Amino acid sequence: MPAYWLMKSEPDEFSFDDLAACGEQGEGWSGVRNYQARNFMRSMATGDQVFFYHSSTPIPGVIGIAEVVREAYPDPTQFDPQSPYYDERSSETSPRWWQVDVRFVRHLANFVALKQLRGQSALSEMVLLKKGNRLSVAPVTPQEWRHILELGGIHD
DNA sequence: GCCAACGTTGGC
DNA sequence: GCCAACGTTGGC
Repeated sequence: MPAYWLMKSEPDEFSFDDLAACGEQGEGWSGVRNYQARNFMRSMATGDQVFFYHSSTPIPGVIGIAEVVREAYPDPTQFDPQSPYYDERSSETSPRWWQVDVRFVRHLANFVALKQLRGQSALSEMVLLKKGNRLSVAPVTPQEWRHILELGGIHD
């Protein structure tokens, strides 16, 4: 059984449509520089399901579903001095940062805004909604997943 | 642009 | 190991 996650991206940087344009092979989720988020990515398995969340945008919220297609491997941007994500403390033999590959699965029928999520008592314990949460990669429980699917107009 | 909340760094 | 200073995230 797959696990469920939520991953944030600023649409100005990398939007859900950008992911859709990457096709079947998906895209590496590079640039995560937070240990807790990194650890969550390292625990992901192929086939895990992901809510794609748009952050730092006029109406933040969940826009669609993605899927893990490659399990954690070293984030190449940490070795690239030209990259904004370069980390001089990392080395090829001892990488500090990891990424997974994810691919587009489908849009939600309805965008589910953060404001709407906050109004749901069923989601009161969601990691995303916890006070001061800044995690760009967070776990979602199966119950939370189903609830948000309903809000998103997906009835499998 | 503001700022609360949080993670990280580094001096001690 | 403590904790002040600093940087970042991200909603508003």
